Amino acid sequence: MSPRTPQQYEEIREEKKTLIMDVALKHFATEGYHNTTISQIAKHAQISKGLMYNYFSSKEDLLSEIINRSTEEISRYFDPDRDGYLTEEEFELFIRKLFLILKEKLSFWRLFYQFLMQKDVREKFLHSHIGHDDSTKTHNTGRSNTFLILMRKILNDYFERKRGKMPAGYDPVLDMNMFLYMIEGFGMATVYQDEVDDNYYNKAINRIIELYK
Amino acid sequence: MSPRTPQQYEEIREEKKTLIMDVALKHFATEGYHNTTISQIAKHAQISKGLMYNYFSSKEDLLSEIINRSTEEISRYFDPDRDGYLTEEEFELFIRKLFLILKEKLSFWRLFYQFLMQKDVREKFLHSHIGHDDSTKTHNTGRSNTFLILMRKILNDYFERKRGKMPAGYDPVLDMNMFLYMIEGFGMATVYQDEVDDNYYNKAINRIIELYK
Amino acid sequence: MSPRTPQQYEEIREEKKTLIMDVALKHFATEGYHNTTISQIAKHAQISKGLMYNYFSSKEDLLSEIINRSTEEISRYFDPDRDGYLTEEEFELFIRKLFLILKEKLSFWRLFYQFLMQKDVREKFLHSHIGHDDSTKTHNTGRSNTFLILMRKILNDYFERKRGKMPAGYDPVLDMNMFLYMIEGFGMATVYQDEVDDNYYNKAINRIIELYK
Amino acid sequence: MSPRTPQQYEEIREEKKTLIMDVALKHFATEGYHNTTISQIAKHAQISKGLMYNYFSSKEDLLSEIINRSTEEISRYFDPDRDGYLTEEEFELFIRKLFLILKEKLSFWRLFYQFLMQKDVREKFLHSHIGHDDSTKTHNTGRSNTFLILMRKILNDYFERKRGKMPAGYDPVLDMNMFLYMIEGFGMATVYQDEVDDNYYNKAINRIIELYK
DNA sequence: GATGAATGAGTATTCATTCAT
DNA sequence: CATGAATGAATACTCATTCAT
Repeated sequence: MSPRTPQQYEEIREEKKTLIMDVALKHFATEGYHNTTISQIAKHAQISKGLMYNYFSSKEDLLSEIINRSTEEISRYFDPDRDGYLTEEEFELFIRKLFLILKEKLSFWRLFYQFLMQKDVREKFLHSHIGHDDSTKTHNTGRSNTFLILMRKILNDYFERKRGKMPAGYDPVLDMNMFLYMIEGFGMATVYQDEVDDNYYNKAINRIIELYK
Repeated sequence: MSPRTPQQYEEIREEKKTLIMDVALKHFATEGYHNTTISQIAKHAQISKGLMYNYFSSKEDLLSEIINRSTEEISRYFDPDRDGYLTEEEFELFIRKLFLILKEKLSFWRLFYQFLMQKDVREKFLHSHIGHDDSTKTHNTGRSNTFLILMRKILNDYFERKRGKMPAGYDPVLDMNMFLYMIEGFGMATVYQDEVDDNYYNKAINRIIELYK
Repeated sequence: MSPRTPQQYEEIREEKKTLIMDVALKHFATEGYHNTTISQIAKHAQISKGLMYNYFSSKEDLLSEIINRSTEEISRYFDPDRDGYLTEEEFELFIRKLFLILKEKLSFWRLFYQFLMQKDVREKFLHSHIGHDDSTKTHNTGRSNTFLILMRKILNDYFERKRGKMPAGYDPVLDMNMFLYMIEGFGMATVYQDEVDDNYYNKAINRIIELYK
Repeated sequence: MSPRTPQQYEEIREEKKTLIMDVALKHFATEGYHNTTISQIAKHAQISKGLMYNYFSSKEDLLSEIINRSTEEISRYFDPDRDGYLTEEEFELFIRKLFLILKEKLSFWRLFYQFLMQKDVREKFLHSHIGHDDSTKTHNTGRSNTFLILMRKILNDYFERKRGKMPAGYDPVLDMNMFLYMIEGFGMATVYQDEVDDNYYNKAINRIIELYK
């Protein structure tokens, strides 16, 4: 009889929002952003079309929020202690987790690859902020950084540090890029297969570590 | 003004068709398939919308024909003498040409990567026939073969033959896949950059040859 | 904390209702009826949308009540003693008050002029009853009378009485209409100006009195 | 068999455009802009909804074009020789034509009064240009002028010139404004009546001329 | 009484496709 | 062959209204 408490409302909102984003991501990833209609999302989330707009101001806003949430989650994998420094152990750990990360966020990565090629949407990804605004302990320079740029920066440092152990003429930037090509190719292959063979991919992972750790 | 011969007509037809496909591909690649309208294509090809439908039965048909034509062209680069056998020289040549191929068919590759992630459209690519239907000289086994499958088959043979020169424990399939990951990653990176640095990419090419020839 | 008496409840109800109507009128007048949403009104009145429907059965009902309340208030200015008779002094007083009335009820008049041109809504204005339904002391003839019709009737009498003082050929109906045109034009001008110059409008008022008293 | 000539197409376009604008104006005027749907307009113009957008980029654009067309037409009545100078004869002629103008463009004037009260739309009216860009014979100062502003300027001159014939203390600006109030009131009354009595309005017209010529 | 999540009918707009000329 | 006016189904989005709590 008495109205719901603000906490109850907040809970409902959070749950529904997550539900919508999950359903939408799945559709965006498999059918493509433009091929997915709000009606489809609403139907599969078992809500009305109108409700969508109670939580997201537009289809594009929905996409933005999905991207932001996902990049945030993923950046946590990559630099867990958020110090912007990658040790050899963290590097290996990251590669080993890679397959898991890809499988777990399969839909997101499909979306990611899809959009990488489309100029307008690519911007959204590259400018999705990571890190919390209230964070006071990061090594961030203060200006807003982004997922991909941060990742590249950290790797740059990592490969630069490898130089000492390598023969003269070692080109850290080239090596990093070869590594990134392989990672991206591996990611793409993993992500666009309908079924994945864990055993095989572990062999590939080991090989990547062998080559680039 | 003598009336045109049937051959001339056919030629004009073919030219117009090519023009439309070129314009369409450019738009599909830069703005995306769904963001490109038939009106845009018609306007930029300087023909009427109606005429478009004289050459292609639908927008999707237009896309299909573009994909078919492009995969055909590309498969010629890869296996120029169409004997399904890749020598070491051909392998190196292909890698060296890769960058060129990517730059030359930039629009196509952007489209390719865009669609790779979308289930329904991926089918189109994977099942796009190579060779002409009236061709009696291809190595096709009778069942329809495809660009990507053929490429994989030929590479498979190639890496298998490398086994002799490699230490025991060499895994040709793994090696081929690592190579493919790198190629795909390299391709993606090349294709989605707005501006490309020839010098840099040549270094990368050399490194790939060094690693996988 | 003794429980509130029924009278207190009624008072609170009445206050809320007035608050909602005030907020709504302001929005209707400035943004237009159709551009104003129930959500906006609720937010600015600091109540929930649901509560709105506790006081008014629909958006249209809200509008109706606003119109009724306003015309009632305004008719009180025009015929303060409600005897349906306009003396020369009352006439001048009304004109002199006119500017004040317009400024005070600016929002209402803007709404009024907005709707005057729309057939369906005009009906609402023309048929908005004046006087309370339970009133037994009005001069109403039994059939429902309205603001504008009453005003016209009273003015009719007034101008008719002027005939004695005027030269032969004086046409009271024409004179009344000319007066009404001027009043309506003056009202419109006053109401749709963003800023009003009191001095100027007083000169205009004096001129109107000079011409039509 | 052969396609239509460009002229034929142009003709079709002009006819349809006019048809749509006429139907739309009628609806906007009687039901209001926001109450009129594109579907209604399409249905009454006996065309598909889609075709509307072949001629007008949006509902708002349709409105804009209607306003521009109408103000252009009307400004021709007011200053027929486009010299920005109003003689006594032209003044009387304009007043005499006023009733005709109002009746002929009834729908437009209803729209005009409706929007005068709505801030956002009022802008559209006030900024609708008059005069042709290619005109080299007008007294226009070169910068774009507008219907209402021009009208006021011309009247200002006219009433200023009257000063000579009037007793000392004559206030031309006040007189002009009183005139405008009356005109606007007269216009409004004429326009919002469902049926108009020609005889009566002629009497009113004569009176206005008597008072303000 | 009071809340705001939820609904769904309605609205402007887009665009592949058709077809009379 | 060629044209572009015309169609209509589909789509994103809005908002008055309802209702469980």
